[in-house]
Amino acid sequence: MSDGAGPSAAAGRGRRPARARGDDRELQILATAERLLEERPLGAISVDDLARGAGISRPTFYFYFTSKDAVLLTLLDRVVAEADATMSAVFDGSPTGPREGWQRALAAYHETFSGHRALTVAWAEARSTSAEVRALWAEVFERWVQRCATAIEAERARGAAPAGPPARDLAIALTSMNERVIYASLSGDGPAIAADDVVPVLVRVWLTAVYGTPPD
Amino acid sequence: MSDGAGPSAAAGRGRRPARARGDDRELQILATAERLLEERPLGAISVDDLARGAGISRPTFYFYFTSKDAVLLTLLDRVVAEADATMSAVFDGSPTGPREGWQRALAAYHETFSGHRALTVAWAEARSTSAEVRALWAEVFERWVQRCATAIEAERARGAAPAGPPARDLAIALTSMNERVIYASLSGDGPAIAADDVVPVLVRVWLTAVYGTPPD
DNA sequence: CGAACGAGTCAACGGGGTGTCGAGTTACGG
DNA sequence: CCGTAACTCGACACCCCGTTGACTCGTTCG
Repeated sequence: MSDGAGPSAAAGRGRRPARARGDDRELQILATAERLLEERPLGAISVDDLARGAGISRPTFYFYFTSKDAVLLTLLDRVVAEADATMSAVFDGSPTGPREGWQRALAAYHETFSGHRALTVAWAEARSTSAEVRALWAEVFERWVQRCATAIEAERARGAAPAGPPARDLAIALTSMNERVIYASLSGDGPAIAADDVVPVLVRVWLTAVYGTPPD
Repeated sequence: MSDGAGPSAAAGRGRRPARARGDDRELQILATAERLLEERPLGAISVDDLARGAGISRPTFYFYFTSKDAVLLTLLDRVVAEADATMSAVFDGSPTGPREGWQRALAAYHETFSGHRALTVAWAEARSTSAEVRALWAEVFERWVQRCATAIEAERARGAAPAGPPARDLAIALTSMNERVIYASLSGDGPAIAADDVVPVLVRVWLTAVYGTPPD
């Protein structure tokens, strides 16, 4: 389904069949979106803003993307790919002990999204209005849940973790916590954990939830 | 600040100074909003829909509320008041053991929002677009966090819970989990925990996070 | 009783956003 | 040098928002 690897390799999101010199334009639109998102929320950015930012008129924008959401979706594809890559690297890395594995995974998760603050906040906003954004996130979320559930089951089978609720349910709850906590710390509204304390706190909750006893 | 007790006691949200026979209209608008939210998302409901549903024209709507968000805010005030009341009742109730206390609090929290599914989902959507909704939620969230943090500190002081991250940070993380998990189970998109399993799973995570060892 | 006042009502307007259509304008391969 | 496909935009139709100004009541009070 998703193969968003190279810059504009995610064909199908835009409208144009294939190659042309106007790839520049496409990139300019994406860059403009990223730039504008740094200064105002998604809802305050119009298609016209994106078009003018890229030096084209509004109708021309529609030649490259079907809507404002499509632009965001393309941007998100990149971050998702990055997050998946980082996560895979972590899961494959040498497990110097199971507990440290969780720590590294959470830190990677946190770092990926912190590195794209504006985009993360925009994505959350768009989730309310775009079914496609919802679907993309559901897909990503599901992948993480499955990975975590598998890991939890492995720890239980190995005797390292006690029995408890279905591993999948636990994974959903904990991943949900990650999502909300990190979003809050990035968005700035409402009570949030200080950026530097996010990972330690999350690690603590994950470890106790999975293994029972608090870490040494 | 907030005193939303009776039906339209939350004065200040609407525009009209005070009483008049047109209180009917105001209630009709609120009822229409609640009804329409059962069938479509907030974003798909226009001011005109609300006005027509209440038997008035669009301009007249503005005589009663300053915006669509104001209607939602009034609706939310009720639920918040209900949630606070339920929560207070739980915290004051006879503590048949600390662990059962948490269980009851989480069940109450869950029940309150499940009882207003459409509204809960709409509120989450509005949070992206309305600063007032964000502020209201931040206020409510903060209240819960403080209660929980206090309870955690009490358990630690009593020697029943081990040391760990700052109680406030722990409370934020766990309350965030509640919010996201319950929202997911109500909204229907993305992976979610089955409605009946939500409370048990949350209880488990809370207990291990606070006390370390899993429950008997 | 009949002015006067305030609650309640809405047609009409101005402004901003969206998405589309059709008529251009390049630019390059034959 | 010509056709075809990439690319561009003026103009249109539509939807929604929030406001204005005038109009209709009912009540109250001189």
